[in-house]
Amino acid sequence: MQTSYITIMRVLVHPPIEDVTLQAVLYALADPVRLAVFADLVDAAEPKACSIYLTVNDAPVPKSTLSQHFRILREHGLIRSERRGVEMLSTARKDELDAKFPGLIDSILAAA
Amino acid sequence: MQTSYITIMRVLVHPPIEDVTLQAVLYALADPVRLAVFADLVDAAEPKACSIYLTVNDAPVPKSTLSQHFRILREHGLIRSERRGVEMLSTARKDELDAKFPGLIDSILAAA
DNA sequence: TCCCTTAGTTCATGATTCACGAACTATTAC
DNA sequence: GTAATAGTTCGTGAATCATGAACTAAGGGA
Repeated sequence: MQTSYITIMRVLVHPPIEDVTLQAVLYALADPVRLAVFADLVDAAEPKACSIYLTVNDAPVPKSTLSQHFRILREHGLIRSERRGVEMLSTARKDELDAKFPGLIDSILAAA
Repeated sequence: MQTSYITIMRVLVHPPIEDVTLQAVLYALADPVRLAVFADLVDAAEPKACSIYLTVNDAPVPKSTLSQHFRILREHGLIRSERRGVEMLSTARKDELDAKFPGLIDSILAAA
């Protein structure tokens, strides 16, 4: 049943890099699914749709859960997402993160 | 009132470094109190008692909360604790962590 | 136009985790 | 023995998390 109040898909929130904190980065990447997604996006040459991560490490990830993981990554400053047609294409904000936290992302990805 | 079953303060759990995962490190340090404590222990020349962290970043930390934070740090492999008299003295496992995750701890501490 | 399909989001809720006061254990000193 | 200090465990209310169901958003026909 349709609810009586207005529901709108919110516009995407992308914090400016100066608002991204170390705590936020560590929190966002402390989850294995989010780390796997972020690592893959860093390696990717092109923006990727999130639906390709419906299985991660051979385990299925429910799409509502995956959507929440992408929101966490986005709103904590790790990725940038943009709607392209029916898809949401995301990229890692690697350059910005590297400038703000030298060596951090690389050492995390090396350890992963 | 005293409970009828036996309550014992458990012996301290210290995972071997090969069982320490990147996820565990990121999770443990994603909390600002734990990060501040760990950073201070890394800098410390000598083992420190946890009671000195009852205020962190000018904010009071309840001692039961602080005790839980130390347990998390210990059981995730970030610190080593030992009872010395009435105190618990803790040290950061920096060398072991550096060997297993090159550059990780330094880049986190540099960003903090 | 309307309907269908695909992609992703939001909502509701049950489960899990978290914070912290109270009560406790552990050790030392007297 | 008692008292004091340091830290742990327990209980519980609060906050967060995971996920299915229902939804929005856009594109592609007929």
